Amino acid sequence: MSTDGPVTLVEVARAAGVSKTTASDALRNSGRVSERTKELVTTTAARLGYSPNPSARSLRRANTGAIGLHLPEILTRSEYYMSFVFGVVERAADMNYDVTLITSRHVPAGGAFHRVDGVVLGDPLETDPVVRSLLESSVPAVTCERFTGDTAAAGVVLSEHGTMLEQLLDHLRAAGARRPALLASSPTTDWGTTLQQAFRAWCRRNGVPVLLREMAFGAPPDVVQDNVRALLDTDPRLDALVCAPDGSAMAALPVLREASREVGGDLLLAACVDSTPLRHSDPPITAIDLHPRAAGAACAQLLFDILAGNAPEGSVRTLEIGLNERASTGT
Amino acid sequence: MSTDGPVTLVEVARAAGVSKTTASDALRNSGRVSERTKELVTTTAARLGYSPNPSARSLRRANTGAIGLHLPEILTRSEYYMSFVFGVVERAADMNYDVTLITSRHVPAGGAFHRVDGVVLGDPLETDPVVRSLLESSVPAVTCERFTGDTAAAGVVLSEHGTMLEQLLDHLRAAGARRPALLASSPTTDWGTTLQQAFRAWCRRNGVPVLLREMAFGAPPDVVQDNVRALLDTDPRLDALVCAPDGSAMAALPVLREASREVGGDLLLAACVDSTPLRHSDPPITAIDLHPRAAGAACAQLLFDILAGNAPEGSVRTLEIGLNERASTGT
DNA sequence: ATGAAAGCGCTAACAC
DNA sequence: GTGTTAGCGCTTTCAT
Repeated sequence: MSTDGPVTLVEVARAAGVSKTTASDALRNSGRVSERTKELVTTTAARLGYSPNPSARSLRRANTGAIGLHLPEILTRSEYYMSFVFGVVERAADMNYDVTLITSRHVPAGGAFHRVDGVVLGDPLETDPVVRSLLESSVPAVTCERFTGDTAAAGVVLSEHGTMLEQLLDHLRAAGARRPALLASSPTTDWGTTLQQAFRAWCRRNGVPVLLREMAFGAPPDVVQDNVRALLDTDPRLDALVCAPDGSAMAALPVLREASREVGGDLLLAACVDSTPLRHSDPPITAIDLHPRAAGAACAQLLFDILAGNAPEGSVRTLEIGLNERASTGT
Repeated sequence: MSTDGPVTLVEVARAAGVSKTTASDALRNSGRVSERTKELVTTTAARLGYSPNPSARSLRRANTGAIGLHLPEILTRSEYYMSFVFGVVERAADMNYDVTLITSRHVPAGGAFHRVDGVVLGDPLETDPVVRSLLESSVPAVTCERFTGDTAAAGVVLSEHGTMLEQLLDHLRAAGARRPALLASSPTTDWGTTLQQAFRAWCRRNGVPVLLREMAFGAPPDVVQDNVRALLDTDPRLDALVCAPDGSAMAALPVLREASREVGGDLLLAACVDSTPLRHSDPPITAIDLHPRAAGAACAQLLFDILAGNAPEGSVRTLEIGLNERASTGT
């Protein structure tokens, strides 16, 4: 009975006593076959345990049924990216697409490329060679945040980080802070650049000195802590600290305690990327909510729209972000 | 010059003045072609921007060059799983394999299945229908931790969680704790079951009552907190708390403070899943280190070994785990 | 309403 | 050392 290997369409067709074509049409509801034969084919297919070969289908249809997803390797541990990933995956699943993870390790050295119809790039680093090769390849790419290099993506999903940071700074000022500092992220991403610019602009506008220290993406906690110490040393009157890199606010906490600063009291603390630990910290820490899951879903959606021709190449979509005010900025 | 669509092998062959086969062999270093023509083909391929069609290759070779990865949907936000994922992806990339994420949303309703040569299942929940269908499908599956249902996987990677929990409890006892409690995870995974059993066994052996509250996988923080309160109410002499579910130790912290318990002093606190926030908490919290990245890599490796016939079906491999002792258990 | 045949792009036998 | 041929399993004209 059982030959080797999986059941193919021909075998189903033979067993049902119809042609390849009819079997194919019956299984795909093409509306060509009679109700009776469709029924027949469907049941025999089920009986034999048939399942179509995706490679053959892809070859014929000239699409793969999968999209690629690339994230900056260094900071892949963060809750933000995890949520982002699942936003993409869920949206893709709804469209019956698979999602293939692409690492910086997998450089297609002249060899085969990935089996994807398009790619989503989360926070594309200008310095990442895989990002470059993906953007230069023929498959459409959607980036979350702008790519700071010269290559253009087919689509971009972005948020108004600058506006939101200024809103946060206004909030700190309203809560009494006069000397805010920014623990910034390096300008290798659009997000990093935008935050720095917005901060400088706000400081100029409010006539306060620019207290800023910049850190590489994915810097370890002790580097964060050194930078916080440096900021505290630079200006003892510092009375508010905004931490951009994901995780840096939590890492800063012990240093602030060491320096006998009371978070939420004589020092206001806020983060630019919200996460669970911030919510449960003592005191809970104010943070910008980037809606990562929605961001992932929006990127996937834009990519599908472009693939389907429902959105022009070069589309830009904006995603709402929010501010979660907590006790660390005086409630 | 440029027709439409991507460059194919025939076009390269024609341009180089050789046959399809020779072109194919040259590009794959099959060792059949002369050094000279290989050079020729390689350069023309590069000039034309040729890149092989993965679907065609898959169809011909009868493999897909990708493995699937499934995780329990509810707790996908955790750092543990993120690291696990990248362990899998990196190992796969080293073997020139892609990794496709499979969600619980994507149920193959009689239709096409995923384009993968095998799957890795992280903590397979007995109740997850996708896990079941994956295990029952024809592609080999490797699980991280045993599947508690009746279907057998082709391979299993597991750690000695029971032994490690007992070691942790001994550590707490040595630090002076006499009434330890376990905030347990529901026995829907092997991990959850093993921890509960080990705890009960240890309590019996040490002649202390079993203080235990069980929680569903992925329970939200307020449920965690209710359970911690319940434990504190049950036995006021409780002097050590071990939190199993990822993130529950951090969520427990504010409740313990409310109850005026001093973590690391009159109450020792430990977690069964280490993560960054635990390291930076005040005080830092002792935790079991599950080496998630290594676990992911080990699962991928076992799967590749099985696919290549280098490991028998039914292989079981053990992964070392560790204990990170911190101030929350009295240093 | 159904079949027959062509072919997606590639690799593996089998020639020479 | 290189070319010719035959498919992998599927979808899609084009005929009945």
